[in-house]
Amino acid sequence: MREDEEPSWFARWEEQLPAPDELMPLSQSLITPDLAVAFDIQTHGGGGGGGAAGGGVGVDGLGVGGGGVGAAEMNGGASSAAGSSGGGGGGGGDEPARTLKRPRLVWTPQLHKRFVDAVAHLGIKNAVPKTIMQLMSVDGLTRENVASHLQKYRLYLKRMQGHGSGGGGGGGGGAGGSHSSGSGTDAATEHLFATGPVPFLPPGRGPAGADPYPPFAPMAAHPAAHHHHHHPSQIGHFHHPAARPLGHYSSGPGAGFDHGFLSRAVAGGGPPVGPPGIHRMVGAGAGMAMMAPSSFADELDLGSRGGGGGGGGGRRELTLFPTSGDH
DNA sequence: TAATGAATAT
DNA sequence: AATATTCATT
Repeated sequence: MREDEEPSWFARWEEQLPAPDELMPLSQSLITPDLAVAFDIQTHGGGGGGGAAGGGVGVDGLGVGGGGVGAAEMNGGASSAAGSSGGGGGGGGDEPARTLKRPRLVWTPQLHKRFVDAVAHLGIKNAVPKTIMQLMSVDGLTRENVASHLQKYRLYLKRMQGHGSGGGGGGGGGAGGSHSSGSGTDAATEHLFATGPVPFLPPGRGPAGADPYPPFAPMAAHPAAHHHHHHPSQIGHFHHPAARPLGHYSSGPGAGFDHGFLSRAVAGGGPPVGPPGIHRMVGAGAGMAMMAPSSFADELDLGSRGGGGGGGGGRRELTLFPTSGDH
């Protein structure tokens, strides 16, 4: 009717736009964040804004059973899950669950520690992915996971050797767990790796030397150490608190959901609040800062950092950490 | 074959 | 940058 009477109605079209909060509800994901995590899918980041979303995301039940948690870890990792585009609501679907890829493994300091210890005890020569994987006894950890990490670790070692000095405290000192109380381990973390004695420096090490390490693997494949006849198919009975399987799930590609205690990372808009048992850290350290092959002395005591959430954001990573419960 | 290590891809 | 995945050897 009288639309044409206003020649510049389009000049104010913005004013007729709905308020941001009015359409906010639409950006609410169709699924809850934790559900998304459970299925290893990425939620569309809508979250920003006003956000009521959140609410009580309760992912508890993962490990943290009873009070006292308290360990946070920094990591860096991104994620990219395979988005199953598609969609369709109802019907169609092409077997998505079958095509799900496992989330990228996040090597937490704890996991890495397991790794380093295992490698240290095996020696470079015997430290092959399969063996390492078995020694670590982390359920859900695949050989490829270890292989990839091992590759990076080797590069790190090589790099360090090539640089000549550096080897850190080297053989002597040993102990000394200097826990930097408070904070300041952020930047320092980058060099933290340099302060650790590399357990194995090939040249000059006899095969039957004294192991500078506590018995990490009781029945490892040590040719010249303890010889218990055990079949190689059953490596993994740990008596050490720090050396026991982190998760107790039987995971597997095709064996249901394997959200064991392996840390996975998800990207995208995350819940604005941190549910009990989960710490989220932003930004993370870079590099192999955690590649510090120290002894069992240091346990989990990472400095927590308040992430500010405000502004802008960026890629937040959600990391569930295994709460062994023991310590 | 299956495993490993390096290169390559995401 | 950190992991995953592919690829050539063994």
